[in-house]
Order: sequence, then structure tokens, then C-alpha cells
Amino acid sequence: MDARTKILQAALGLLAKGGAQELTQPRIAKAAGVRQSHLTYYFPTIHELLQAVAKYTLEAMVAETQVQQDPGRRAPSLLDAAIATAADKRRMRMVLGLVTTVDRESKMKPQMRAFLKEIRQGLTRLAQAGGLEGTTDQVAFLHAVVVGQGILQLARDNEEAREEARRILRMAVDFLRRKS
Amino acid sequence: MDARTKILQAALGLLAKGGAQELTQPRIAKAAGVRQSHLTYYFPTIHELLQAVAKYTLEAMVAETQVQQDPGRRAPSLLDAAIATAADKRRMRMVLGLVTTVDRESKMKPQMRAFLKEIRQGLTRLAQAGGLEGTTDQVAFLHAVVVGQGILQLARDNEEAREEARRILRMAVDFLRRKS
DNA sequence: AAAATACTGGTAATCCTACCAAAATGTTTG
DNA sequence: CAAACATTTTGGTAGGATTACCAGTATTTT
Repeated sequence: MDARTKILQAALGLLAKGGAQELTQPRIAKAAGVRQSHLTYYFPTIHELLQAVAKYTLEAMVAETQVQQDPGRRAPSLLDAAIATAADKRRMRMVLGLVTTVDRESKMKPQMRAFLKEIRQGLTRLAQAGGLEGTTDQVAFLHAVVVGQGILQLARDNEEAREEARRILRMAVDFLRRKS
Repeated sequence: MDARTKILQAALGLLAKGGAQELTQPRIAKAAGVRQSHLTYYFPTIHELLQAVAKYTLEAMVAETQVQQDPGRRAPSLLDAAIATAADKRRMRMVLGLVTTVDRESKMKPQMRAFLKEIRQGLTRLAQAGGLEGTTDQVAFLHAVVVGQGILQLARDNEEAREEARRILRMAVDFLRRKS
């Protein structure tokens, strides 16, 4: 595999497993099985590396969202997809790491906005497959509830939080359904 | 002022202003006006320091929420409070840093759960003052939407995101009002 | 005054980023 | 094919930042 890709994959794995503070050259190099000096060859500065990781992570998240509506797989219900996403610790760590990185590296904001649009396009299709109209605000609403519940669930990390997430997401989807 | 408190306040300021990667001994020491070696006196390891900062931050956030419903101040409407909170970058950086820290330091989870309960008690009172019933699920719902919109707003950081947050939070509050 | 506590100044060890010269590998061109 | 060239990889290092110590001094408490 491409060394560059190996590096980005390893970085993404570290980000999903341990959060943004894992993203140092030595750790990524070890995880990717390449030399540290190799990292600066592909990404001359740590800034560039972080930006590349952020971009790669964004793309990975878009791809994952699209898999959920892959025609090959039986489409999960909108509610189930929302519950699963909010409960996915890896994904939520990616969100945390991404937002942290973007907040720090303001150069990335335009890219973040573009990729959020993509995420929401995927969400729109999911919503429409789930019988919703899929208006901008409906999708934004759903997005916020999933992210919010996901973050709060990661912070608490117990069964109570998981149950709450199921109830709240059901409320949200029902609300949007009635509103359509 | 107590040196320990000075240290924690300075750390909180750095966290709110620049995110979790600002939390190093030299920077905190400089911001607090104490020696670096002083930090290890009060907090022998950086772990203990981070945990103390997290705890202090949690307490500060609870306190801020309670100020919003201080009888001395004219109570802001529930919607205005939600919009202001989601738009408050400092607060959202605290949330990001906190959740990141707690996710890493699992010892802190019980504390995080306890403080989330406190936050929600404050939110419950706000909701009731805003004419809602204030049930557990209503509050949890509102909480999730505010956190989710806040995070997404921090990530995008433009007027479009701010407008969206206003619309979405209005939707959420209206929904809860109708449901009461 | 004695004991406990708080603070100072300095340092050793580690980690991290950025750089570089040279070797290995791959690609193009005469 | 072979030489010239470009790209990738290696191994090592300099310099800066950070954490964790420690011995000693100042300050407060008892």
C-alpha cells in the first residue's frame, strides 16, 4: 500500500482509539510501521500532517455514512442509523478530534464546511429513505441531536446514557416525521 | 489568592481560549504567574493536573449555568439562553476539552456523570422558568441539541452556522413547548 | 523556636519536530 | 541496455519543549 495512505490510516486509527493527543510523529510512525523521518518527507510540518489527517478523517466519515445507504446492504432504519452513530465511540472520537483540530487550524474551516455539507447530503438521503422530506432544517436538526447525544454518551459511557440516547433520538425522529 | 486556585483559573482560561493542547506546565505557569516547578508541587503529575483542571472546569460550568438563573438578573428566555450557550466558543471549547479528557481518564467518569446531573438540574429550572414541564427527557433533549449545535457551530464558525443554530434551537424549544 | 508548608532555581531525562546526507529504489531517456 | 535522473527510504542529529525531580530557602503555623 501507498506509504502516504498507510500513514494516514494509522493516524486515523490512533485518533479513533485514543483521541487527538495521540497524533505525534513518533506514535503515528510506529503504528504505520515507517520511520519518523518518513513522516516529514510526506508532510514537511506537523501542521500539514494534522490537516491531512483531518481531511482523510472527514473523507472516511463521509464514506462510512454512504456505506449505510449502500444498495447492497439492507438499509437500516433512520432511527437505527442515528442510534448506532451516536453510540459509536470511534466515530465520536473522530468528531471530537476533528473539531478540536479545526478549531486550532483555522485554515481548515472552509474544508470542514464543505465536508459537513457532504455529510449532510448523505444524511438527507438517509432521511428521505426513512420517509422524511429531508429539508435542510430537518437534516440539521437530526445532525445536531445525533452529535449532541453522541458526545454526551461518550462522556458518560454507561447503560443509562445509551438508553437515554435511544429515547431522545426516537423523540427527534418522531418529531421530524410528524412535522413532514 | 490561593496559588492552587490561581493555577486552575489560568488553566481554565487557556483551555477556553486555545483548547486542550494549551494545557502544558510551562504555559499554565506563565499564565498563572508562578514557577513551573510550582505546578508539580501542587499536582505531582500532569495527569493529576489535568484531572484537577477537568474538575474545576466542570464546577465552573455548573456555576455559569446557575448564574443564568440568578434571581438578581433578569432571566433570559430559555431560547435565548440556549442560543447564547451554543454560540459561546469558550464554553464549547471547555466541553470539547472536558469530554476528551474524561474519555482518556476513565477515573473521571463518575465525576463527569455527577456534574452532568448538576448541569441538568440547572437546565431543568431554566426550562421550568421558560414554561416547560421540565421532564428528564425534555431536558436531555434540549441538552443534546444545544451541545450538538454548539459543536457544529464551533467547527464551522460562520454566520450561516449561527443562523442555523438559531433556527434549530427554536424548533427544539417549540417542539418541547407543544409537547408539554 | 520548632515544625509544617509553600516556594525557588536548577537540572536530568524524555519526547517531539525539523532537518540532512546518503543509500536504495524506481523511471525516463539516449 | 545503460546512464542519468527522480523519487523514496534510511539513519542520524540538532534544537526546542515538556515532565518530573531535588536540594535548599522563605514563609506560615503551632
